[in-house]
Amino acid sequence: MQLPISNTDFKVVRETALLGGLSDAALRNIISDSSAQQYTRGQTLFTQGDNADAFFVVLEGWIKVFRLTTSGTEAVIGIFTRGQNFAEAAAFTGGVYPVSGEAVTDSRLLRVSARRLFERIRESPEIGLAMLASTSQHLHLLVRQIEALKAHTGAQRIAEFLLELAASSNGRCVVDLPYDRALIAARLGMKPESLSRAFNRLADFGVSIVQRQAIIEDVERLQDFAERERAEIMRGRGED
Amino acid sequence: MQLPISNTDFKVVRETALLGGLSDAALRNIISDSSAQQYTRGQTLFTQGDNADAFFVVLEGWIKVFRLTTSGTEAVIGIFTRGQNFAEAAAFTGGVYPVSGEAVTDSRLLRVSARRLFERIRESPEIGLAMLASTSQHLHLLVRQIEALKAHTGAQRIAEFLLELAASSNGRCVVDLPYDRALIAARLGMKPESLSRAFNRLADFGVSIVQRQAIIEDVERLQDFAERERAEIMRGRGED
DNA sequence: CCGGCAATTTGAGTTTGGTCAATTTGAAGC
DNA sequence: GCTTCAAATTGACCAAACTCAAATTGCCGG
Repeated sequence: MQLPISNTDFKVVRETALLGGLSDAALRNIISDSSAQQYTRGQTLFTQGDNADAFFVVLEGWIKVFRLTTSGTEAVIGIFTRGQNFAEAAAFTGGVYPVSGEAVTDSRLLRVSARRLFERIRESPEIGLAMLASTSQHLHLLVRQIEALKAHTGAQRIAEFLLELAASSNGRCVVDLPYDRALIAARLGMKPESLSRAFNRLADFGVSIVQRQAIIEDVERLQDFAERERAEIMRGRGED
Repeated sequence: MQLPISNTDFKVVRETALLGGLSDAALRNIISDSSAQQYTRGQTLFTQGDNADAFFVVLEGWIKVFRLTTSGTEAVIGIFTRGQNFAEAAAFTGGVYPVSGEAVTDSRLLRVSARRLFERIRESPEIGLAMLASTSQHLHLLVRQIEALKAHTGAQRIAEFLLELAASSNGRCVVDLPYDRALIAARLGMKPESLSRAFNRLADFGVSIVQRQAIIEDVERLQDFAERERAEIMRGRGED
């Protein structure tokens, strides 16, 4: 189902790393034959191995991108929401999508054919730079994820996740969990059971979870825990 | 210590994803004020947080890039060798290097100031495309690494590592370990002790390790093990 | 060949986190 | 309010992987 682009949508597009810095004329040309598409929860945007011919901007809702292993296991690579673009690197370099994309909630996305943007790169080097800036951001997020997987325990990774959602850098803070627990677990590289258990352990650091909210009593305290050396935690000194 | 660029070096530069597809004239202009630099084992190329002003091409040797966590732990993100470029994304988008770079062996690298390449992007869109292609490759490698960390056991990750080094896709194959065991372990997200132990377990899949070589008796058999579902391995059916 | 030292392996114990299954919770629909 | 069902939590058990330390191996230089 395709919907026209409203002014509200246009403003969201203006928030993206990829398209936000372009001139009005350039932007309107690039999205001139794009339109907002509705996806219901669970619907597939593209599948790993498909020809990569478009990238996406999230207007509303949540999208997960994941690798499907040979054995059929899903490894979540990233989760995107409103104001974020993704899949542009694969779309511009051609070939296939290295991941699959799926709507986690009912969503609305702008699907942008890469051909139009690709053609304009010849006349407008700023587009190449915008592409690189956006891809560089994604790269940085992946680097941070690898760091967390390699250097931190599951509970620490959850702490980092909550801290990123916290609006304040100190004091008490209430945070809304943006998507369901199974997906949070998958995003952080653990199973839902382990997520539940680690939530309980975070009580020792002033965190309580009530339905879709996390209450952090002392943001700095949680930050200290998140930044602790893993070895220190594993030899039983991780708790107050 | 700076050395001039030989014809041999020039050929190596021609192998890189970033510079390999450029015209001769463009390439010579870009590296006109670059020269090969010698780094001794353990020497730092750049430190996380430094201003990102150059990218690198490995002419000889091995380089690791890694994140330094707040607590001082090192998380290896990637390892590069001859014919590979790295750090270009950070260099072109400005800001700081998100990782540190260090020579793992005595090495020779071409250090390329990003300014020269940056200037030429205005006249030559192919440079923007080359940058994107190169960065996209790095993105893909990171995605694969996250997949392996989330969906596979340590022994499987080692199997994948060996299979990537194998020259043949079936039968018996002898593989040289390209760098020391501690670094292999760090690259694969485990400790050296665990690497040793997993090597022993891989004997059940026809792999033997002798000094700096791995002997794979049956590449396909090892491939089967690597691709198995993690849950299957963890419930004790991972062995023949 | 010998000695020194760094890298690696092995041993022992602990913790993290997975698998499997049962129970509980919460949301949605009637 | 009740029922249904999916999501989440909890329990029990097990193994992967970590920490720490000791033993072994291999490389390099004299």
